[in-house]
Amino acid sequence: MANIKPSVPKGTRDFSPVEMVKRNYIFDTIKSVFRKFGYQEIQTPCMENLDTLTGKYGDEGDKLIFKILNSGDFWKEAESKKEKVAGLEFNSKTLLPILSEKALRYDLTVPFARYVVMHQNEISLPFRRFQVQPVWRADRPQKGRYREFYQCDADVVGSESLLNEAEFVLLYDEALSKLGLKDFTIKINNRKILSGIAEIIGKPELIVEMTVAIDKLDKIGFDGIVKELLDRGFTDADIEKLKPVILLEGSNEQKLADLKSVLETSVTGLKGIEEIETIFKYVSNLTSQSSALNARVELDITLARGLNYYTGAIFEVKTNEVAMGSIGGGGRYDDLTGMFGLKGLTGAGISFGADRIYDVLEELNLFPASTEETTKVLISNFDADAELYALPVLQQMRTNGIAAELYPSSAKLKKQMSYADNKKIPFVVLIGSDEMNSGELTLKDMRSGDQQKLQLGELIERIKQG
RNA sequence: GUGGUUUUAGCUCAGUUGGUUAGAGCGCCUGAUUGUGGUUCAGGAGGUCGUGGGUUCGAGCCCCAUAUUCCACCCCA
Repeated sequence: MANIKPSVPKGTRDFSPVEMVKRNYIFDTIKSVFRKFGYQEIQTPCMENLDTLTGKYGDEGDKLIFKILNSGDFWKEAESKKEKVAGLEFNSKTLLPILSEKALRYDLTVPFARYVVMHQNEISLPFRRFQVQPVWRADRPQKGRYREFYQCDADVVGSESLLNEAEFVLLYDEALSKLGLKDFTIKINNRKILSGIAEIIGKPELIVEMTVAIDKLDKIGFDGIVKELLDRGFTDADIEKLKPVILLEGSNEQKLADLKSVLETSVTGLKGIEEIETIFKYVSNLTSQSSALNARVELDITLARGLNYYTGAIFEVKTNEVAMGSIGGGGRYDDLTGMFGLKGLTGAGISFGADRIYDVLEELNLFPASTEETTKVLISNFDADAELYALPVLQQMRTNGIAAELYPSSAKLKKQMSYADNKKIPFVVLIGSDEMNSGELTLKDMRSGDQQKLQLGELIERIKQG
């Protein structure tokens, strides 16, 4: 077999021990907050049937789905199908089902919708679930963008209450604060407001074009948006009507007041405003002087988000401390399960982008120092006799809940010590003939360099103290 | 999918107009120290220069293709 240079696919990464400790710190923190808010964990397969996923993320999204090649001889399959079906012409569309019927999941929300429909008789509504698993997108990698990355989702289905949305704000706030972020913004909008705006300017059919354009305000400015809108079928008169809405400023209350007058003839638009107001009211009643939010909560009507299944509230979270795309997003989707045959079930959810949060914490140096330490104590290995003597000692350590390892060969002490040093192990126990004779073992604190002789019991107590 | 960029030792990077034997720092190994890491000192190992073609007397350097890194656009966590 030829020597193949080892590599991983574009946009994927290995995670080494140090990175895994940090990643688990993020996952554990987010999961603990999910549990605290009453969410239960599930997992779903990494692959779904292709038709479960297609058509849920828009045309752009569909292109980014990783498809899995069918096993077996697909060429033979194709030829036999051509014989059976008269006049079959092969093209990308007719060939696809022969080549692929499974795909890697693109997000956690659609698989969850599928899960809910399949397990509707087992779950009781409202159902609050969280899920922390990788998702895959056939994107071109760049800053904060990977082809394999983890999402941490919390969704609730079967509850219309806007209390859920309000709790998402608190959930984001608590989790990100726990991770050490100081300055972040939870942006909130409502699809109904966007619909109302499209309605007012008389172009309800262009709502998608309108939202993707105004979503770019931060990036390309108002003039850039005007250009995009003109390209996408809007007139100067439309833009004149849109302008005050896009450039809305002031406090959330002011924005809502201004929007109300703009949208006064749109039933849908006013409904959206009312929803936002209800959410804000819930949030203020869920917080108090002593438990104020760290997050800035901001109504941002330019927030659109590409996913076309959102019908109500839309969320997006950004950190203001480093340049990074959104680190979380979510919203309300009224009929996601409808596509799988279960009508009239509403859902709402949010997602944390764990890999981006990792990059942010790394850049801001926010990982706690304790994430570096793994093994607590290394027992040295002088020779065969000492090794035999050390085995029950090792066992005692572990029985006492101390992460311990015995150096597996009687290598030079120098090597054993530098192993401990490299691995940042804070304690080393030395067992030689003196120690075996006296029963007092030598404990070395690697951080100070101090060492003392102790009975095993004392030694364990000492290590437990840290 | 479009445009640009990167790739040289385990890691981070030098390498002049194309010219003998491709360098540094860190890390690794050995010793000073046969029961002691992190500091110091002495020595050592380690490279098909991303890959495949081409131009040339001669290519790490020039040309083409391809992979990869990072970045921007589209879009998105």
